[in-house]
Amino acid sequence: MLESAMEIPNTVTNFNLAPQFGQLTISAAGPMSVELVGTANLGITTSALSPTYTHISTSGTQVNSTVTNTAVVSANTNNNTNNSNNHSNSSSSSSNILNTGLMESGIFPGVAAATTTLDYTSIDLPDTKEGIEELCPVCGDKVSGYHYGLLTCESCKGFFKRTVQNKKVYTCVADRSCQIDKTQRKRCPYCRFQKCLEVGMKLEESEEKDKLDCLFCRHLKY
DNA sequence: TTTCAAGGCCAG
DNA sequence: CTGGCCTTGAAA
Repeated sequence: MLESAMEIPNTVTNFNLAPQFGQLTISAAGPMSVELVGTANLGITTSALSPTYTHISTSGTQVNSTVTNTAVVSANTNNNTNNSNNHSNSSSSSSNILNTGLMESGIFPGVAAATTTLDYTSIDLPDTKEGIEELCPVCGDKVSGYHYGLLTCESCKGFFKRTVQNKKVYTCVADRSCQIDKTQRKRCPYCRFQKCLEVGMKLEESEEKDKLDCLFCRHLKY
């Protein structure tokens, strides 16, 4: 169950839960800060200082993070299911989160608080590429298979390959916390490669690993 | 023979 | 430089 008890200030303009992908997206009018509470089973967390916060759980069963001053998001597994949200009228007590009626999305002007409880246990999350499509842990695009140790999309696979093969060293023109998603992944190769490393992309051979580590170290110097 | 990840190719 | 598609080679 994904449970998000949210203190949503009136700066929040959009709140969207897509639990079938284990994905939570919150968009605000201004910057918000994001702090991870737990790391187990976390896929990606992006845009700590940008107006959009996206969190993707690769497992879909465990998500723990705190969006400081904005929301508290937690997840655990149990069989209880309910859904309420003071965004307008509370959602019904339908028991299936795949019901699109429970996919909360919309404008929250002046909303002080909202609570949404979602049940992951009612979903047969696929452990293969069949059924519900997995999302790339780097950019959220559709995965094309296992690449360099984990399920990633074709573009991030190619990007990682080019970076390592050509020993590329990038620099970030911002503060090294650029949001990496499908539409913005081209903007900052530095942060994209950082994310590739963070989510666990790696080469098989130890020799290549050493090269990668060196590359990583070089990145850290910038 | 089939599957699949790594690497190559190339148009945009 | 990017990313979609193709080829290759190893493993089952």
